Amino acid sequence: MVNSRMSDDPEMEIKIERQSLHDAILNRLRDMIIEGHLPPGARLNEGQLGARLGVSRTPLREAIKFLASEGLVELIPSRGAMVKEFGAKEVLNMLQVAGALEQFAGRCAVEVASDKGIAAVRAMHDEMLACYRRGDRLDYYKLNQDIHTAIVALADNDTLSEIHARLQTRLKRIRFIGHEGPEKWASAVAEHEEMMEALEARDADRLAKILGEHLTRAWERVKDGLES
Amino acid sequence: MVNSRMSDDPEMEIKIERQSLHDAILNRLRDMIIEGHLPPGARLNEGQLGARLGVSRTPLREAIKFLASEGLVELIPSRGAMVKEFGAKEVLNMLQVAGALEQFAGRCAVEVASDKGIAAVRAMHDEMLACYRRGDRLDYYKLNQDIHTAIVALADNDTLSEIHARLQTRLKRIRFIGHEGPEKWASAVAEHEEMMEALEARDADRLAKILGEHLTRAWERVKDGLES
DNA sequence: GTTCTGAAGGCTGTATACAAAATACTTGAT
DNA sequence: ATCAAGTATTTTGTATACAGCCTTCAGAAC
Repeated sequence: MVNSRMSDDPEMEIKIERQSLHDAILNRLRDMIIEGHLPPGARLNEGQLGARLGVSRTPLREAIKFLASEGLVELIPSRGAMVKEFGAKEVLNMLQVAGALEQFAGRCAVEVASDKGIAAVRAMHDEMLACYRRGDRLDYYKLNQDIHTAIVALADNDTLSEIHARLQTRLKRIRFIGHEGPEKWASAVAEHEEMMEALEARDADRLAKILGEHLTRAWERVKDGLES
Repeated sequence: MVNSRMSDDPEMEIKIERQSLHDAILNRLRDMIIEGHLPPGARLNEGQLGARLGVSRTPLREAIKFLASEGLVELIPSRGAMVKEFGAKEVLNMLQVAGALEQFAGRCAVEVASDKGIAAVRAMHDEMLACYRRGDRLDYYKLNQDIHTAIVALADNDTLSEIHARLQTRLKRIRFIGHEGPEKWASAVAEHEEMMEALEARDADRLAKILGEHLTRAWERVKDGLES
């Protein structure tokens, strides 16, 4: 009965695909939050959302609980769930922790990573450079994230990767806002280049230094676009 | 009738008991897992558990999803949930990440912590020493965890505290097994003493060094009690 | 005796139903 | 007209119902 009318919203619900539905709802919700389709502070109305996704409240609530533990939504007793809002301080904190984690990852990576693994990161880096040159911001941005994730993965530490990924997810939503000017973009690319050199030279100190600076710069790039 | 001031203080929670049932189930499950009442690898039968806790499957499943995102249980599609098992490598990885986080926390703490905050940690440390001297392992252990949590809290970084707490929770279950010999216990106490001195001297490098070593030692203490 | 097959039972995944709480709305009083 | 109080409606929280999948056990064929 719910599916008979899909004229509700401009957003076409392409019917949840046949993967464990559970994960499908989860990914769908995550994307909605990250892309700002569900804005920070918005209450998650279970009835509405369920109708929109074509599922009942039960699996939806389970997904919300999962996201709550992930830190993307906030549970308010007897009052449902809200998309969590991040203030300037919290964003700074997240970037600092992400920086510390990446530094640690970098130090591990230069010790345990295979040459092949490093080469793979270099390949991503080159591809990212291509995006930069042709002004493809979206793909550049995606590859940027992938590179950071890949460097962390080189450390061969699942716990580290998981925690880092969780932080990245939260930060993704923020950086969606961060409009960087052309000159800042150029410096970010330069930092990445230096990062790659340090990684290939397996220079732990230099890599850690760059990674730290890179995250510090990231903060300077986005801090003006935040209230509170 | 009621002389209630509307204290807007968010932390008005009177410890335990009156929790939103949701949190009650959650904490209950967490404790069961940490204390080994639900052993690693055990399947969580929703019917049984629900009957045991006196709740229906619906809120129970929500709590399980929450714990899954926390990393304590593992979801297997169409097959329910299992208590997650941690192999030796995963434990090592968690300890390494915890170490990196505490080092970062320590460096922040010596810069931003108030003297009062540091004094509070010292007080906990002294109390812990008292437990050590009278051989009170259980309270010693609890204070030990609290001290590490407190040091992290001194960094005044909520994200850091949250992530660290999550790791601590997972590790708690492991350390429940770790029987330390008397001589190892003594060295652990000595490390804590040095840690306190570095903190009070606000010596970032020294504190970071000790914290790193402390976690390395922790690994050496528990690694023999792990299979796989 | 072993292995394949199939039916029975149990468990999970999802939907629906119902009660309690919260929000919104209307009505009445100052 | 503003504010308060009470009612109505919406929404959350929990329980129950039901369908589909997985597991297991029994029986038959080799």
